[in-house]
Amino acid sequence: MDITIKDVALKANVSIATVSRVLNQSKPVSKAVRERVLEVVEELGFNPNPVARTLIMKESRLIGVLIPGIENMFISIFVQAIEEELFKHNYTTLLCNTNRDLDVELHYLKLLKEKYVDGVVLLTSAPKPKQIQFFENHAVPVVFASHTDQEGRFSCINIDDYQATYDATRYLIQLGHRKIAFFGGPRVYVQIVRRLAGYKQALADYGIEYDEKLIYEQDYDIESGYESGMKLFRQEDRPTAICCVSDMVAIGAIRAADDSGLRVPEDISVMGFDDIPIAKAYRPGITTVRQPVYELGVQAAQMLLKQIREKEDYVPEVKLLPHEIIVRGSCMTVKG
Amino acid sequence: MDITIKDVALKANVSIATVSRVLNQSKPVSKAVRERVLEVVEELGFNPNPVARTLIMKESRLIGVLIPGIENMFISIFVQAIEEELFKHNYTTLLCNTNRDLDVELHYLKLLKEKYVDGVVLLTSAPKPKQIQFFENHAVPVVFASHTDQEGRFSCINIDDYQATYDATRYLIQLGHRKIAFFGGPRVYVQIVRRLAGYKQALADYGIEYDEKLIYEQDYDIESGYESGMKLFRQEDRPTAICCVSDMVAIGAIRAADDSGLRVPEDISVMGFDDIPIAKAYRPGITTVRQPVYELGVQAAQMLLKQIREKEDYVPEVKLLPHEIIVRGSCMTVKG
DNA sequence: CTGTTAGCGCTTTCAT
DNA sequence: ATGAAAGCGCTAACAG
Repeated sequence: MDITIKDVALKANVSIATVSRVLNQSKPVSKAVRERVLEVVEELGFNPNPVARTLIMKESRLIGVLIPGIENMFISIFVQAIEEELFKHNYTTLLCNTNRDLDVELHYLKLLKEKYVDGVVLLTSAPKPKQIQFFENHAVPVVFASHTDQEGRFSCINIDDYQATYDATRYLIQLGHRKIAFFGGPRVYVQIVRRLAGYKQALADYGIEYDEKLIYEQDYDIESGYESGMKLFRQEDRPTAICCVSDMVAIGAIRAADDSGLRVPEDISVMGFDDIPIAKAYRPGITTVRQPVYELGVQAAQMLLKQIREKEDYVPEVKLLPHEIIVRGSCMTVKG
Repeated sequence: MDITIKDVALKANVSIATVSRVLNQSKPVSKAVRERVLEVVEELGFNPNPVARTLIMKESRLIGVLIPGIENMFISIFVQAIEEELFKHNYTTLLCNTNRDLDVELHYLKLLKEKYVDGVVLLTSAPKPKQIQFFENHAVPVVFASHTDQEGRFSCINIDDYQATYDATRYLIQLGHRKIAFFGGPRVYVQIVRRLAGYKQALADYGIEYDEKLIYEQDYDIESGYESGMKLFRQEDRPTAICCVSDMVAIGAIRAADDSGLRVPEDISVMGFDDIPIAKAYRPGITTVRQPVYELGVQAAQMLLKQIREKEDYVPEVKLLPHEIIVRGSCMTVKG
């Protein structure tokens, strides 16, 4: 593979150390020499071999991004945002799909460390003990996304899951709904736990009794929403509203309503979460809790970059971005 | 960073060369020694440093995946498929979003080469001259996706764009439609050119005149479909059907119809492309041309792996996977 | 300011 | 079958 630092040194009549110095500006070099070197570099089209560099410097300009899957547009956009932001700073994204498998996650973490990635963005449930241990042992910069670390050990980027779901539920209540189902993900996710807490609190604040039977624990995708919906609509005395954990789930639920002969929003209100592009295009438009998805990704990248820059001086930060209820057509006042 | 081959050699009382040999099985080692080394490796939890290895071997177990963006679910699923297939074979995915910018593309290609990636999957329009030159100069394994190379220089994985669009158009014609709009992407993409050719041929075969005014060139996303739709529906003497370049475009078009007081499919039939999950869940279900998206990704990965394995012996192959018209609710026979 | 030299952690001749 | 030693391409003391 072509042309090395040696070739440059030779042609410029200097030592390789000098070439290295002008390229990295690590030590002063006389103007004359610097210019000659730069010229030769240009002329030969020399590019330092990043792998050799990594071996010494223990840094790779690679960032690992661990995600649970890409079936949800939220994640696609999030990843795209990270990739674009990192690209600006000359970092490249190593995409690792863990499929929610802890072993795969750990495997990837180990692999990333060996490749000397400069940092990792983790989009998984809560940091599990093994992960925590990993990051404490190896001191690789990390930011957790869609998670809020209470103990201040790790940097996090997220919205306020609790408040967002509280707001969503309250919105439904203010529309007159008293019986509101919750289509959530598995409760092993702290995200779900916190959202559920927001939901419960809203109910409590408005004197509505919490009913465990209205809680459906599935996943974040269309299929889950559909299945939960079909199950729910078979029950008698069904709710007048559903609070969903994602827009995809909402879409599944709406479809299930359709297949059950129910109209949205006339017979049942459905509230989404995320506000991915499809939420706006859907008919009816999906009333939803907007997350600033792209911004979340950008900030995840920036926090990581900051962490890399500041090293030991860096103090973990938890950043909560604002959410917003976007009113469209999938929710309405409950019929008298 | 921890434990190296030296530590193992020391503890096992052998030379580092021997350790290397048992780990790579590159030369015979006596059973006794081998076992002892393996024991120490186990005991110390030694992992060869892949970066040092890359520096010598010029291979990284990294695969670059270049995509134009992730706003379309087709790409997300495609990328996920590649990632999962590569993971099985111990390769990791470097995700590069080019945003359709040729310079970014070239930049990434250069970067990937420097990182000694073992291969790259390219999901972009046609191979442009500079890319072709790149791959010819550097001999890095590559497979083009969603593109069919006529000249047999590069491996490709795709469906038959021409035939697929021909079939879609014919389906619409057989439903009685004579005036069919085409919502496509920019014609700089060979993919679009070939699809357009299929569309035209179908019209011709059924004695329908081709009308340039019915062709809309935008992008693959919802917004594009919506804009094209709004424009189209303002015209008088509007078509009775639309043939779209993606399901997202179809969704945008349906929404536009809705906003224009048109019903789908009663007033206008809309045909999608891809069959992403949302197509099934949408109301009405979107009649569409199914691409085996996931399978496309898996095969892209496999072709690349084969290419890496066989090196010079490898003969570029063009693989076309079958498509299928999925009939749902967004298209119907033309009225009266 | 500049050159010489010793590695980073590994693979691979070349001897033995 | 095994070890010593020479690099892969680069950075960073260490001398001058």
